[in-house]
Amino acid sequence: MAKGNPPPLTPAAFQVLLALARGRAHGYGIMGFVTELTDGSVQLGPGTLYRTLSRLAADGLVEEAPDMREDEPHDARRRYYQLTEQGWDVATREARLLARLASAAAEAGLLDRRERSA
Amino acid sequence: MAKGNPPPLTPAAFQVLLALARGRAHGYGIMGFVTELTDGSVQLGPGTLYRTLSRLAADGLVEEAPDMREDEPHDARRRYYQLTEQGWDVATREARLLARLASAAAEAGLLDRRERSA
DNA sequence: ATTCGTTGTATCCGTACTGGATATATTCAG
DNA sequence: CTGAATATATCCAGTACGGATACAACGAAT
Repeated sequence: MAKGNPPPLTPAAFQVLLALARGRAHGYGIMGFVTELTDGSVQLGPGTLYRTLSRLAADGLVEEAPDMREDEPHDARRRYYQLTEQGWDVATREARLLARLASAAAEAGLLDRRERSA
Repeated sequence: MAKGNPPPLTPAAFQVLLALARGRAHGYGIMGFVTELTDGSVQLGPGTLYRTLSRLAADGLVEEAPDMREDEPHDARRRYYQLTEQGWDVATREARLLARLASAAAEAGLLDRRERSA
């Protein structure tokens, strides 16, 4: 059972949620995080990123976080975001699905294969 | 290093490759497999499925497989597909990325969370 | 303090992906 | 033979995506 999927959650949206699961961050930082994590194989353009953030905020999955931090020099341009409770729930569901797919891929022998470079 | 990504591979395309990694299958069967594997949280409509199959075939990632099987009653409507060498390579790359994301999600504590039902 | 390159956010536009509806052909059961 | 289910294929509207563009604020250097 368990079949509910209120907001279908696009690939880009999950990348953002995953980035925010590690802690509050601002848009530009999220871009860099995604690029690093995926070794550049996934890159969010500014268009996708900010549009996705707006939508996630409108859907109540993320919210703007107060900027106050003493270890960082304060930058008026930055807008920090963090996950809401609902955001955690949705991200968790998606992460489980992801883990399941990865597991299925492993069972199919996809991970042991030595791929050609080009 | 390692940053090459010739065909970006859409979400639906990966689902198809994953299904075919388990063995040859026909379109309708792939639909069912994806639905079952994901408990219905991912469903490929016919439009998406057949269009994706065509594109994958055109890109040389999958190829039509001969229908001959003695344990199945032969159905002239069915068209079976299987992964090509290149298809295995691409699927492997994507599976590794997926595993990496799942791992990152786990590190962020996303998997331990007890989510609310609705 | 003014200039300049960088950082950071935001919007626009063309392209591509998606899901659902529709159409058609084949198989199977009665 | 007839009708329901299976299976493939195409069309269409809605949406997501990536890159380009624009602009504001910061930091360093003069």
